[in-house]
Amino acid sequence: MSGMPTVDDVARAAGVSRQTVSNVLNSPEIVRETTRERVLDAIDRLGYRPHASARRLRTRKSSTIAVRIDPWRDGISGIVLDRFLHQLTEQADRRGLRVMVFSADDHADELARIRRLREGSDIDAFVLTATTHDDERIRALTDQGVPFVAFGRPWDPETRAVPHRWVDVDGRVGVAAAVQHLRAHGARRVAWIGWPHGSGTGDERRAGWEAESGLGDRERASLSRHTEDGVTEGTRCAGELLALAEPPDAIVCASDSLALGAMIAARSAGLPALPVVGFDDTPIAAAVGLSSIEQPLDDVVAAALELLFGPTGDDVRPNPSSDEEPAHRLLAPRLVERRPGHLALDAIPGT
Amino acid sequence: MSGMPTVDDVARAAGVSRQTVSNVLNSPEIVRETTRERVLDAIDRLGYRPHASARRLRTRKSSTIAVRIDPWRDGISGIVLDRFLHQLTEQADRRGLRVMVFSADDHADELARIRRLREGSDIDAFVLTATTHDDERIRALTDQGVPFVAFGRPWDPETRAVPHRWVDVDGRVGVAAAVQHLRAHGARRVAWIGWPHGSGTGDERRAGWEAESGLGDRERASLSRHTEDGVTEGTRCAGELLALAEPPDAIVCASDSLALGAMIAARSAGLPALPVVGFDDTPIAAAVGLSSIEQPLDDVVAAALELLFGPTGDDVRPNPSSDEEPAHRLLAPRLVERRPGHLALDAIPGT
DNA sequence: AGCAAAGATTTGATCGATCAAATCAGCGGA
DNA sequence: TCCGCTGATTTGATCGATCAAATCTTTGCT
Repeated sequence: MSGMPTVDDVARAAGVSRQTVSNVLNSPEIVRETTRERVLDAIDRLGYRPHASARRLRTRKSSTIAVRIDPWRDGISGIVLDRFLHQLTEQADRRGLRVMVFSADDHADELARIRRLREGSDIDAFVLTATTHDDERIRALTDQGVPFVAFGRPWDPETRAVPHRWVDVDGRVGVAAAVQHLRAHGARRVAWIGWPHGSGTGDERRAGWEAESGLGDRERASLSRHTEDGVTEGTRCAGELLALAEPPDAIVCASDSLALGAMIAARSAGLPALPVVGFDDTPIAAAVGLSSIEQPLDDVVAAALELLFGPTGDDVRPNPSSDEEPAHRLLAPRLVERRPGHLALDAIPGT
Repeated sequence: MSGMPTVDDVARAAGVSRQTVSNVLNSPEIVRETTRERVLDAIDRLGYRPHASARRLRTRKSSTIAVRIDPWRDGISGIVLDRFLHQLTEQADRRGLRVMVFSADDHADELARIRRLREGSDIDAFVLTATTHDDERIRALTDQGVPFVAFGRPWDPETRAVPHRWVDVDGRVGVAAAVQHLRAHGARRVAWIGWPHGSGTGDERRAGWEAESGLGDRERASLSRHTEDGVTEGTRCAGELLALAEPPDAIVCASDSLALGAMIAARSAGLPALPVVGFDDTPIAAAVGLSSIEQPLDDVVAAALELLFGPTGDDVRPNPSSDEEPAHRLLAPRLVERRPGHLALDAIPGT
């Protein structure tokens, strides 16, 4: 007993057998009250902790989930994954799960690493993030029988045809709510600045604006812009919109980057009170007092873990088979309203 | 052989013994060339992967390092840790190490979790981030003999007295370089906006400004401001500075948040070309075209891993003992220069 | 009291790998 | 030709836990 104590040490100290010690830890209900106490006492007297690797070897499960850390992209939106990861570690911990992170260059690389981790029996399940159109990961993991849940819905019919678990945030509903809210407060011409067509997420968000804008085809065409993500781009598009003969009286954007840009443009155009709404509620939005649509990442993570492990516990459920109803969850985001002008710009001497 | 193949399966397929297979993987040099090839062939014909838990149980090492994910603080600067984590996963992977993440509420909680992970033999070493004054973690981990490396130097004499490994970025040198650069380009009155005294990091950065500002005591007092981190705060402080009778002709800040605020204030004051320098080179700085001081996180991580595991390999070295020279590394940051005015603000119609 | 069923505890085997020591093969020198 | 030596390979034991089945205890009922 030079190093850490083992079950045997505890057993000896408590005057029982290995297995009873094991039972106290894993199925306390089958051990007699008095015995259990005696064992528990010995456990913390000796400072015993089960050896994770030994347990995993026997039980063939690692109680560990892995998630990929995307290579850093220079958008503000990477913060969402960061918050997601943080939620994941917190909630996983509560279930007695561990979280491992890894990085990969692209989907193919990611799949290779997943196989390695999986084959070493290091990981029980994976969390995929940022699903794309024609996401080859879904099919590959399904074929290999690797349990996983995706954060992001399947965007194309082919992927949809592969039964799998996913959780996503309903961007359409979020944007629709924001537009409704703006219109209820008097806005009549709500503009849209979004991403180029073809990104599932972006198109969904735009659809929310389209549905609730209350505008005709022609007006919608004139009051919407599509561009790559970025502050500069937001400023440019908003500048164009505000220069129209009939300018918008509010702008909803597909991201906080765009919204920050739009906000800057509005100030420069002498319209500091123009309502601008972003997406993801990043720290920047909070810092400059920008309204934004917040993804309920706590609920997303809770749902993801529930789909993987059930309402409680740490036993992975196998991927849904083709004939069952695939399990998924679509969550509604929340509008975080902030006063435009909250930023003390106007208080600056000399303005 | 229902599930994954094991060493025995490979051995049988290659007509050798378990141990030889093991040797091919762990000490290839002692196996005869021809045998090795035969075994390697069998390995990938069967698709064999060593079972990580079994190996760990025997070797008593997990080849895994853990790092805490801080509870999300609403500053931009959390991004530094995010980038750090990303570098860590990439470089760890190259050494065959895995990275586990966990969250904790405070130092005490962190220590408790570290103990749990450590006792389960789940983790070989830890990476501490964001060291503070009187950081109790250093002593606790040292006393417990848990191998670790800190990202952040020891800030007080007491902690310095505990020999331990650390890596840090020399904020003083970074800021000094920025100030020098500004002065070389004609600035004569470089102001400072930093954090309240008492934070080690903040004081170091300020010291860099002090040393190179070329200003007298009185001027330094008038040209420096100290405040909590935040965009709004930066705007306020910069506004004050610019309203002085003798205003600064450049501003260096302790963070990008403050710098962004300062930049906004400068624009509002009609000085869009006023040089402003931030710290950490966050995506925001890139987005709005703000100069910033970048931490060489790749080097930081490389140094940290080297201190823990040596120039190569995955065998943890024990913490330095009291009589040896504690190993540490102080790295110089890099100034990322960007044109102020890069942001197309002035191109906005109606400005 | 007697006896079966349920409950509690123990024993032997096993998970998949590596370590330590034993065995075997090949080779040069006396 | 036989011995010793080095290098290559194999065998038996072990890491620390849980599983499955066996054994021992208690309970409940007639």
